Amino acid sequence: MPTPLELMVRKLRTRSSIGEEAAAVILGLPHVSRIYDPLTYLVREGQGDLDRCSFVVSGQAFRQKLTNDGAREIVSLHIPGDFLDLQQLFLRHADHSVQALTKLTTIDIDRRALRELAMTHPSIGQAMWVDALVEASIYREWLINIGRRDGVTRIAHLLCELAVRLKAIGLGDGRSCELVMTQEQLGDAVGMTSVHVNRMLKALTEAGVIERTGRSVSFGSWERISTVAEFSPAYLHLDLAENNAG
Amino acid sequence: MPTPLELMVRKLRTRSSIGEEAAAVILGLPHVSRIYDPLTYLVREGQGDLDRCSFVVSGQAFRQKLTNDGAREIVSLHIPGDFLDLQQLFLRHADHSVQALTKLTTIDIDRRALRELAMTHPSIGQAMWVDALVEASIYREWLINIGRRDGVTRIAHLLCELAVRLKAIGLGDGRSCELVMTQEQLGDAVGMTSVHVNRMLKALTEAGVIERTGRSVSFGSWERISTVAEFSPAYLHLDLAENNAG
DNA sequence: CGAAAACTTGACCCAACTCAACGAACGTGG
DNA sequence: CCACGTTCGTTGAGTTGGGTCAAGTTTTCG
Repeated sequence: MPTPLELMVRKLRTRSSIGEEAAAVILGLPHVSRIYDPLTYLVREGQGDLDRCSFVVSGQAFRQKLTNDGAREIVSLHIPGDFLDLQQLFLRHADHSVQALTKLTTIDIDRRALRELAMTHPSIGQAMWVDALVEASIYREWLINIGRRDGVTRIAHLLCELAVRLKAIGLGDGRSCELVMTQEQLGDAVGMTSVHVNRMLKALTEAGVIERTGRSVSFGSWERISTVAEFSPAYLHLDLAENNAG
Repeated sequence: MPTPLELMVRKLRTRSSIGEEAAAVILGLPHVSRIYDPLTYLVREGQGDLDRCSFVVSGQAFRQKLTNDGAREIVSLHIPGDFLDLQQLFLRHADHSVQALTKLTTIDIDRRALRELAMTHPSIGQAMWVDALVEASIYREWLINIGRRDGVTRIAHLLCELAVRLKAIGLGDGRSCELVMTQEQLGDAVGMTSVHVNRMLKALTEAGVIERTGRSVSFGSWERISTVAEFSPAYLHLDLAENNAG
């Protein structure tokens, strides 16, 4: 059971090189632990002057935006090891809301301290850059997913992404995922109706691609589901050797 | 007519504070000018080891991803003043392609030089952060646009965004935009068919929201189109005072 | 000036949405 | 620990926004 800051070091090291000295500095960061109930807002759209940056220790969270008629789009999901709002380091006003999906534990770090850290320790600054750029890469993948893939593929793709991301931080086996979201939330994440999500899950189940027990989903074969999903993990940039070079 | 590097300074200053000394350093950056024909690839998906970072001087470019069956999603549009591939500064492999939309002029800057610059001049590093974070914000807006808004709104929203972004760098009047894309490309950007794009443009025209002459579109009234589009420019973070604080 | 690309429009179709009903699971208070 | 209300999931029936196909028409450009 790593401490929150050990988790942070471990997470950054999945994509960047962090030396012993830099790691020690991170482990000494002042921080405040927080616990949120499900559906609590961490940040509200339009809110300004946030002086902290949160890092997910356990549980999940999501970002969302609303249309004028109240339809919701969940634009990203966050799992342990994710920074929430690196954005708040440099932009004053939130252009979206951040909400806890489950019971959520975070640590909050002062934005100035984090910026200072990024400047005095380039390897940490770079790791934060990598983190932000990977988030952008995920947005791009979600754009093509929602814009160009059909229902079954879309859902399957999200399942694959979740399984891979969870595995990358040591949660789950990469062959299944514990869906922590309702089907309505799932729908809001892929731009569909909850009813249609339900039908697509049924289709995937009947095709033998997944098995379901309650909200937990397991993949019959990774080969199979990743084919159906058109899933290729390159966009997650998980290969350390590939990042942060030169 | 600003030089390319003057344009870069001006662009960074639209969202961040850059002092005189930092500006002078930017103006002294070694760079190589390049000219691309329309539809030339600047970066191909999967490509690695890019050691340069491009900055758009004139013309437009876009990023795209393809599905297995060849459908295309244009995930972002880039106009003069945009950095292409800040990503390449820190990630080794491209997860998408970058292509010239029109005849395109860029300057290329060595990635090490740019990274060095970001480290030695924190205000420049911060401006680059802001730039990358705003790009992410645009991705989020496109996600809700494609995932949750109907055809007319989607198209109108893209028109509004283009007009505002162009105006922000001193191109166009914010009340119209010269569409440089074909309707098929427009469709790929909003997740629709070219046929449907055509019908939506027709609907907007018939409703008196826009007027068209060839590919140039002008807005009857900003009030009107921004309402139809559900467009609010907050996500572009154009207010300097709001960014880069503390 | 002619060929190719882009745009436009109509007819038809289907994936996904809406509406509605019901069953299952879950949380809460008595 | 059970009762019961509420949220979540499931399924059917009918509708529709946007896709497909195809045939012109206009524009662009060599």
